[in-house]
Amino acid sequence: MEEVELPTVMQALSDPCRIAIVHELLRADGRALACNEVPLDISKATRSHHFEILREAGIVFTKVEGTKCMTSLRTVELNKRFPGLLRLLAIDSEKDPSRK
Amino acid sequence: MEEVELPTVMQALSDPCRIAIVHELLRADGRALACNEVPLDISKATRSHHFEILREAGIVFTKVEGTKCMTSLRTVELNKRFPGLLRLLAIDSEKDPSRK
DNA sequence: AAAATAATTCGATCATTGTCGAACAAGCAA
DNA sequence: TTGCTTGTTCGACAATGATCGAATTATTTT
Repeated sequence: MEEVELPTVMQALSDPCRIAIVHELLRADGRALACNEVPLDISKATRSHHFEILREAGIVFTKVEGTKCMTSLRTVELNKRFPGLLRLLAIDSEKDPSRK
Repeated sequence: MEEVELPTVMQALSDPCRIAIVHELLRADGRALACNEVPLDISKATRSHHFEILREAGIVFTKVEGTKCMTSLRTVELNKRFPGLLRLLAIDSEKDPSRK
């Protein structure tokens, strides 16, 4: 499953909304989040789209629980396939002026 | 000059051609390369475009020497602003099946 | 059964991006 | 000066991508 290419991952992380999602997941520290737990000023449809992109890039995985879609970071796989990437995102997260 | 945002850098690195350029610069190990020293199956115009994107993202810088444009990686600045990014690209470079 | 919740799917629209050929500019070589 | 090399700039075009509202599915709650 982890034959995702670097351009795909970079592409997935080139959108501010998706970066924000990843930042939120980093802050959640392993805990899975439902889609609408991530504060974003976009419609449901667009939100769903962004999560799909992240899923296809192997950055997150999603487990359906009832009516919710619990999403978390694929930390282990990412660290193996792209070592340093999560740390890079975490550093950026600390600088993110929109975080609470 | 280094107030480049992460999405910009990610966007710049989301194209296979541009990844190839960076790989070539990594292989050059600090030595600056002219645009057409990087083997790519694209036109001059497109090539020029890709170098511009990399420049605007703060990933490379270019020094005009005669008729040539010598380009090299902004190693120091990148390591400071996005630590781990170059290593990530270097790891990917080793896996690149198109490298000689 | 009916309503509310959570998310996906479907078209549609509009902006961005990668690509090219042709024209142009600037330096170097004959 | 005349050309050659190296890049950039300029439309143009096709493909991709972000966005939305509305309709749909599936699950839980009332």
